[in-house]
Amino acid sequence: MDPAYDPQRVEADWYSRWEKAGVFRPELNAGGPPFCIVIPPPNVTGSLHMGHALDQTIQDVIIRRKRMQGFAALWLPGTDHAGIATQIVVERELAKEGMTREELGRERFIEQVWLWKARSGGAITQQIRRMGFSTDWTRERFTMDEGLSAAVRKVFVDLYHEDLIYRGTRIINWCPRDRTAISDVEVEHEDELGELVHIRYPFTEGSGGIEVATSRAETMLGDTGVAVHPDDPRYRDMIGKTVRVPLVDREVPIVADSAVDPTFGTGAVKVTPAHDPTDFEIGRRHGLEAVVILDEGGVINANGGRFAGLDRMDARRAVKEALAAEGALIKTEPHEHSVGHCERCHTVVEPYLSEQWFVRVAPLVGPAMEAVKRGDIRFIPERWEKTYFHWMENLRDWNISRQIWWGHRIPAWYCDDCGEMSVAMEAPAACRCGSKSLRQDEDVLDTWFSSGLFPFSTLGWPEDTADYRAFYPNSVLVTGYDIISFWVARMIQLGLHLTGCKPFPDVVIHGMIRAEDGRKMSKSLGNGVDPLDVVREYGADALRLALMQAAAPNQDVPFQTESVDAARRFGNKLWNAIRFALSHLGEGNVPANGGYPDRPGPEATWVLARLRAASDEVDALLDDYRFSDAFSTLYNFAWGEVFDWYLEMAKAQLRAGDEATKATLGVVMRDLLKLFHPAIPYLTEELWQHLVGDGFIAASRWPTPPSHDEPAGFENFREIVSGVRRFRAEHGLGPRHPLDIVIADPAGVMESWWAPQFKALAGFEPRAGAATEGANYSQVVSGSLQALISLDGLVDIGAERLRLDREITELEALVARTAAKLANAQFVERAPADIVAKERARAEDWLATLAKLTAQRSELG
RNA sequence: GGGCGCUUAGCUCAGUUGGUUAGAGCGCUUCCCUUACAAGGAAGAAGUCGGGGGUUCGAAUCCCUCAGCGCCCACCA
Repeated sequence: MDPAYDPQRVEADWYSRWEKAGVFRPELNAGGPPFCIVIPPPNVTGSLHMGHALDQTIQDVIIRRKRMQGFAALWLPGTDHAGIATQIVVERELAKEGMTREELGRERFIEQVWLWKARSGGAITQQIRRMGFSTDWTRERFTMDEGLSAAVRKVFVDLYHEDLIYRGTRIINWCPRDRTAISDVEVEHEDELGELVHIRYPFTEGSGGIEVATSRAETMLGDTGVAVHPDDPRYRDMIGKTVRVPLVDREVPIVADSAVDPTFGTGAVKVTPAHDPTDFEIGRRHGLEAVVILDEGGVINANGGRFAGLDRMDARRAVKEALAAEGALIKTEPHEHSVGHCERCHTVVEPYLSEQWFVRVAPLVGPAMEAVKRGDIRFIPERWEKTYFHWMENLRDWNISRQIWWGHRIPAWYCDDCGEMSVAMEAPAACRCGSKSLRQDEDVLDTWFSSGLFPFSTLGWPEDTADYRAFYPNSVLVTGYDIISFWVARMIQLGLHLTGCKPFPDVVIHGMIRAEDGRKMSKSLGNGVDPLDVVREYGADALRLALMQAAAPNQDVPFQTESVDAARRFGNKLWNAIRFALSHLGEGNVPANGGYPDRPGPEATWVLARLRAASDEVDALLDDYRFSDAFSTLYNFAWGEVFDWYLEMAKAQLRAGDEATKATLGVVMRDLLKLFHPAIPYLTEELWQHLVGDGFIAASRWPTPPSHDEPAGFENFREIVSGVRRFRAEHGLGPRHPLDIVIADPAGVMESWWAPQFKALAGFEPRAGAATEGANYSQVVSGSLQALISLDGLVDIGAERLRLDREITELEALVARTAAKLANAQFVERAPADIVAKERARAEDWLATLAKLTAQRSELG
């Protein structure tokens, strides 16, 4: 083995070997209880970003551990066709060749998208492989696969016949750039400083008029009414009168509607039913006409009269100028308001009256909320349930039709002759009227419609397949909080309704990876870090371990390259620890399982006890999805206890060829590799091959070390070693400077095993005995033990006095604190007995130490 | 306008039902190239846990309040 760890070499070919051996298939543990995670499908044309890296590392840690625990573990990979996003990408590619999709036509454009997918769709799956994620590629799915598409059509048809899907003309969110409707959750609201424009609408009869205020002046071109609150005394007399809309010269009524807030603006609102949701409702209540003034690209249409042809933003300026020229513009004032933007392209969206398909959500919401309230489905951390409930409670019908070409085309056909609509799985041969002139609906479904079926459509549903029976419901869903509303809530709604069963019991929500500056990683800000770049520099294992240690349960975490570097250094440390073990054990001499020594010596007992404690803790933490705590615990155990203490203690015995120590070293290192394997699969696999050389660690059994009590006196030993090292450091004595030290162990807590270890770890050979009265010595006290370091000819007595004084002062403060606590009758009375007992024991301990130190201090003069 | 969250060492963050002297990584200081590892080892400095008030024998932890920051939701034009 090389003396240094080289991630690129280690990570070169394990993945294909695992894959070839079928390690990632649930059949590996046929007969074991099923365990399943479906991947949140990334955009098929996208590439892996840091968020994926975190999300998927969590899933891989879960699935690899379950696999090692004997579950028939399935992590099902897949990709999403990502309707609008993908279409935009392909349109951009076409634009480079000077083409538009319209020129190409629907059929040929879709061909182009499939070609694009074939070319670039492999990128993301290659990246998933490079990260070492153990997905079962034999079960890979794509949301536009034949099977998944059939499921989509079936769901659409069934929901339509249950009246849960309907077609209707509503105000929806329209993106003029993408020229499609989008759903409520695809709109991002941002506060912007705009202006409130006050306009005067003159009465058609008599003098005077009414003043209205708007932030979108151009919409007045579509005004068909003015509304006031019915109880507003300012306007009560005007209700029923008519006013003339300037510029378009339309006569419209003043109506009374309680949706109007009398305290806002002038208390009178212009009503544009075709371009505002509230206005649409008001218009419907009062029979006002809806005049659409925008075309699909956000340009004023013929209804806008002389403003036709102007983009909406240009029209806003032009309308204001024209109003001012007519004397109808009263004033403009700055106005902060919230503006909706398209989540995909960030264009300002328009409320737009249009005929679309909707899912009626009311009947789905109840059961979906109940399942979480009952605890059938739980969010981890729990606080996300509030977000979920809040969103569910305010849910409006879901607009599922998109005016794009890439996606699942809506399975509805219209008869050219009689106008009848047929909704069916496949194109009907003829209309009921006998006509064969049928046209399929032009629209496609929202991408999230198919993603919403992912937990079961990927397993073969609606067919009753073996996979569906075994792996549905899934075992856990892992995702970021950003798509709770897009995806999680919809899977729960649709899953419950369609399969009659919750899609998963646990929803693990993690934070977002942010850029080093704390902001969102984004291409436009240029602060993004490509995980593959990090992998090339530090290795996938280092990135994975860093993400696992950093990922607090519910907090966003700034990505820091240094943490990856630290993880890589840990890899090097582990590499060398194994190299050390191999130098004594030779290659392939450690059993894959068991092999724990029957009658371990004290050092072995200690390390085995600690191993068991660490593995118990890691198990508990991983069961609770507390990855950061789990791997920090493991990291500290490995480095702080095994490498820093145990390996040092084992050296002397290994040199003496002690077989029991070899066995212990072997199993401890082996179990350490196993415990780390879910986080750093490549490195642990490589090292496993050297240490064990049997099968794959990826297919090995999760460790269950035997339990032992920690040997008495070990902590005392550790304290004395550290104390002597501190003594050396404080007095500028090198590690090998000879010291004359007597260990006084009146209670005999340390037996005799420690003697050679003091030599190994603290560089001195202790003499047993008692403190010599009157001698010049420094002491390290631990419990009833004392290490008495002779000062003869060694150090400056003055420095030692200062050192002692400092220690005594510190100790006195502690003693005073506990004494005060114990003197408090309330504390002794009310605190639990074990807490009080602990406090007493501590106080005694400190007092004894203090007595020894003060005695020594007085001897030093 | 509602809701949620954050504020702990120079930096980035842990700290689970209140209970040892509040932890880690990085950075910093001193010493050590000891035959697994200098990508390392040993020792150390460093925090009035955002401010104020309260509950309690006891508060970083629970409650109230103020300040600063961030996120989500929302049809006040």
